[in-house]
Amino acid sequence: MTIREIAKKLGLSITTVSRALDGYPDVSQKTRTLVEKTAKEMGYTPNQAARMLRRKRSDTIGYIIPSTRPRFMDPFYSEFVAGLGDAAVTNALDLLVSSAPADQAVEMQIYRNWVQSRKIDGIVLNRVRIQDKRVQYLFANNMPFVALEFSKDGIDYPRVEVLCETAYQQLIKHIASLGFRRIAFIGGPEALILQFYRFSKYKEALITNGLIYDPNLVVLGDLTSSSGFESTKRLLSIPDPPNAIICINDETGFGAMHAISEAGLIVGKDIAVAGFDGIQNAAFSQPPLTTIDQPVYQIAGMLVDMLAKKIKGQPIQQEKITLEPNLIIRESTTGPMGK
Amino acid sequence: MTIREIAKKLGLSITTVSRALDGYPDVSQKTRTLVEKTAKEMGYTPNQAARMLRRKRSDTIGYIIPSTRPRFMDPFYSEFVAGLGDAAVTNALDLLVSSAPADQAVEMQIYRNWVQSRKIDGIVLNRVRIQDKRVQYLFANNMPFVALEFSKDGIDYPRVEVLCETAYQQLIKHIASLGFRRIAFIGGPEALILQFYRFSKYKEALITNGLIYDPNLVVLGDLTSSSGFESTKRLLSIPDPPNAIICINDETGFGAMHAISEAGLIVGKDIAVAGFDGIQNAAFSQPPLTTIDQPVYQIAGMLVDMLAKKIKGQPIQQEKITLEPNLIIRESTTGPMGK
DNA sequence: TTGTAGGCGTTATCAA
DNA sequence: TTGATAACGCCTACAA
Repeated sequence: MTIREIAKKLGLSITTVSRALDGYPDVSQKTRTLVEKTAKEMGYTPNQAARMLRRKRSDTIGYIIPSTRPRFMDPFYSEFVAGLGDAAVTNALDLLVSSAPADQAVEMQIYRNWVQSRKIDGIVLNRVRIQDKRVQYLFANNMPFVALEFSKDGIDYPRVEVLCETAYQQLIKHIASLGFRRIAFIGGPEALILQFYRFSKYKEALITNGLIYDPNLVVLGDLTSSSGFESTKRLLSIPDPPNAIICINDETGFGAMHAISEAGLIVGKDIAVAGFDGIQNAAFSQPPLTTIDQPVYQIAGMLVDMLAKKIKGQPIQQEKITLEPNLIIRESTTGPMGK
Repeated sequence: MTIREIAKKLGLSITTVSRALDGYPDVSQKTRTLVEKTAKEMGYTPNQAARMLRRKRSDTIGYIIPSTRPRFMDPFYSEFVAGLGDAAVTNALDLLVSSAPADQAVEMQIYRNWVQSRKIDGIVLNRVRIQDKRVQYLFANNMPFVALEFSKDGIDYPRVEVLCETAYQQLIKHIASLGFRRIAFIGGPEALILQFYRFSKYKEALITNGLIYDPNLVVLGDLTSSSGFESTKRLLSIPDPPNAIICINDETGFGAMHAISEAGLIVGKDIAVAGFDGIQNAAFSQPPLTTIDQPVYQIAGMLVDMLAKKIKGQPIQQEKITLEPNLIIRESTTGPMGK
């Protein structure tokens, strides 16, 4: 089924057929409707490869999921990917997905391959790193991209930033009001902007609320629940352990709660725990997890919308969208007196 | 960066360069290493569009996630997609992902577009329907595909089938041994093979275990936790409500547990609940959910491996892989005496 | 062992 | 308003 067959059947030139189908103005109405009808009847769909080759674009965007363990995946990503996928459809884009361990050679390999082979027109990033090779590479190679976080590499791009200052102030105030004053922080890899940013806001919020920042109460994990588990065990074993733990994301929070229960303590009463993300299971965990909720699905949509504009060279209303996430208090921060 | 530039730089013809890079035997060793070295230096990557056009394949496979609610997504899919993605990489394939509401026009639209535009070489399906237009269409159009379930359309394809006979026998035996004898079933849409199959095995297992099959204890939902919630409320409101509920998947099970708690009953003691899938949060829910665990990540990998072979026209050792899933007993089926 | 040339299906330029 | 024709970058008979 090619344009040529339609042309032959109608006794037209392929040029005319092509133009009729692409909606060019210089085609008579009669010809256009005829061509459109025939194309539909014959079940014609333009060959993607030929289009890509000729138009020099693929109408496809890419996203690489940072893979961690073989089997499980942070639900953050399912929500994020769902958001990307749906927004891609509405922007008439396809979504190419791959997965690779963060910050490793394979990962750059995939980016490079996608970019150089012109498989994609743009890329969505998240978990941006402080010195992010991907950002540098994409920028240097002129490949449109957007990201969920800002960068410290002095490179500008359309992005969504989820603030956490207010939320952390509220959270720490809330936790302190319950009487918990040794508030620990389980973060992620130091290379992540996310870690840099949330950690600094955690420290600020401690001070603002008249608490003391104790470096012994900070452990860095890798954003998985098992790392939350391990980190918490470590925190519980120090001489003067914390009575509250703020986790950089919900997954870490699940692991933390697990470790606390296993130590025979009661989450919420003996030790408060909070997460970040607002993934669905945070509401159904044992106990339900206090978290800072960010609209992951919508964020993904915003990113794709911006990326689509960027690709088409259209102006983007807001190059930098900032969002205020929502503190959701649940039973993991009940307080010693319980509800 | 094209093959032509390399050729010009080395004073060779593009043919030779092409053949050297593609590992054809009829190139002198000297030329080959020279070309390879230069290509690497110049950062050459073959243009995907040109390749696709010429080779008439895209080295890309597709998967469409059935979208339900706007925001949340069954973790089954994150695990499945992660498995697809990783296996795609190892098979040197790209993975194109989209999402569409199951069994609706948009969905077929995407399949048709992908197939006819030759964007993909193969497709992975799951949640196969009893009269599945996708299966019929793909088969009719000669597009390689694999699926997680069998089909009743008389069409054969490489697939993975997760048996449930033994698991359901064990599960119902276990539940009955706790004294629960009115065992309900919350299923999915009637059109799904999954529903047809699991439901029939549920019925068989009831009989085998000397229990009575009561149609009033069967409700069909849509595999989401909210449908599990609603279905359970309905079951609890009938004159002679069940004291155990077997859910077609874990998500439904979460909703069921939620509804039971909300009704002031204790999950596990008053009413037993079981799911199917073995998704991660089933272990961390309140209470942890008894489930039939299937290796979703590995299944996805097997499907991609089969699909890759099918695409290349290579023989597939086993056109039909059957797996025996694993019953995992947790506190949601503690029993009235419970610990 | 290397080169010439044609074509994959579209789109874009130019002329009619 | 329409048509002939030349690319896009790669692969592959076929010829040298």
